[in-house]
Amino acid sequence: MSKDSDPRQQIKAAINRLQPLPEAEWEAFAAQMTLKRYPKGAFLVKEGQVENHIYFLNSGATRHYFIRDGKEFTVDFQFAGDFVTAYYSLITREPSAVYITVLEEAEAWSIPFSALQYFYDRSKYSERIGRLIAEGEYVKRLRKEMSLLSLTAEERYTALMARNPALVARLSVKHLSSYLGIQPESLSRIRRQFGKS
Amino acid sequence: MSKDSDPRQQIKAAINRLQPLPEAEWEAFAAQMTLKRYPKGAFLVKEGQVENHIYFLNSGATRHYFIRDGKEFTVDFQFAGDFVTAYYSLITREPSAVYITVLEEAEAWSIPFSALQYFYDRSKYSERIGRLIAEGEYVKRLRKEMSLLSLTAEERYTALMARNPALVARLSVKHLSSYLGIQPESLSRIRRQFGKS
DNA sequence: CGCCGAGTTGAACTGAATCAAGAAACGTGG
DNA sequence: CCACGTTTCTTGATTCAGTTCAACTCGGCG
Repeated sequence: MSKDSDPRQQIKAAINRLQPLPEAEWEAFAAQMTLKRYPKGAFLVKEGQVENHIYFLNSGATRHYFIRDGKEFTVDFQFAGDFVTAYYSLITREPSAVYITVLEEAEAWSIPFSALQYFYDRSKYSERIGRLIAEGEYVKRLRKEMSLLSLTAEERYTALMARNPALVARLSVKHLSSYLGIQPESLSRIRRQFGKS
Repeated sequence: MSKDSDPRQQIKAAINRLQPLPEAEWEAFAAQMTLKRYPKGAFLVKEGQVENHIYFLNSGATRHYFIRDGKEFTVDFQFAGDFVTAYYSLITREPSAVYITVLEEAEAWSIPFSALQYFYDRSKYSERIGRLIAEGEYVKRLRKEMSLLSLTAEERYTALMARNPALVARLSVKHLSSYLGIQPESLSRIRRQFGKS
């Protein structure tokens, strides 16, 4: 197997970007990972389950959402190179309020929570990686909160377009609108104004 | 000085609740803290500044807010026993988008970012404390995001009343409404319905 | 006292939701 | 590979939650 096609290469690079790991530690960690395939429509977590894994996406896409009064609200999307987990549940050990579902067939490393705890307890580097991931997640949530607090529907859409046009291009109106806190009809109207780019 | 009136007691307890520190490490950390007083109306950070401190409130209250189009939007409030910092700026080292202002005269420990880095690099325990704080901040942001995404103004108010009535009682209509993403007039009307409790 | 910011109330307005219906895209099985 | 059913997207008409604008009250503080 050539080095380039090693499926571990991608997650190793992602981790080293946060905090380089000594080779032995990386190997010990890698031994705990399992490579899995999830078809479109599969669930990584469902509401009510306690999250016991963290995933790393080699390919594909996933969506975090929750249901209130029968309606879906999307929290976030993940793509190749992202870590994926019902973070709230993983941290608090409470049942998850969110579903994680596969939007595009995904290849992902699955790492059990118990392995995470094991490395947190033994490795300063792991602890730092955990901190950096948590900080990154915080930043994403704060950005979105500020957007929801202070912007109109149209402004939220145009801000997302400016920040991440690839995201907008890749997702359906339905999913995008539920992420922005807008009804699909309204998003459709907003897009019309801009020559739907 | 009796043990109870030692102003370090409160922050020590808060830290030990997250992760007990060996005594020597605690003392080294405590040596980096400075006790300060901030009058009502003072700013801990202003928009545009890079955050270089983390604070711990012994008493008083602070408010995080940002300004968009001349209007204030409140992100969160902190009270005695809370850590306070422009976390986004502290993490990213970018200029802060938020102001932190003192709502009620505050006594706070001020800890420089450089000390934080120093301990992060040397102590596994510090790294864990940092992780746990980041995780806690994430949880708060996610909760608020979900509330803004899926609830009406009235529902957001009643949910906050249910979760944290003390908060609602302590704050002005003006600040509370800017936290909930509602105009003060609308919050006033909402409260009237419930016999303003 | 008298001002001034905060809170309340009313009336009119509006951004976005809802309801409804048709068009386009999708995927599944024959 | 096409036909059919299902879901998604768009568009229009209507409604409504919440904003905006404006006036008045209240309580604290100089």
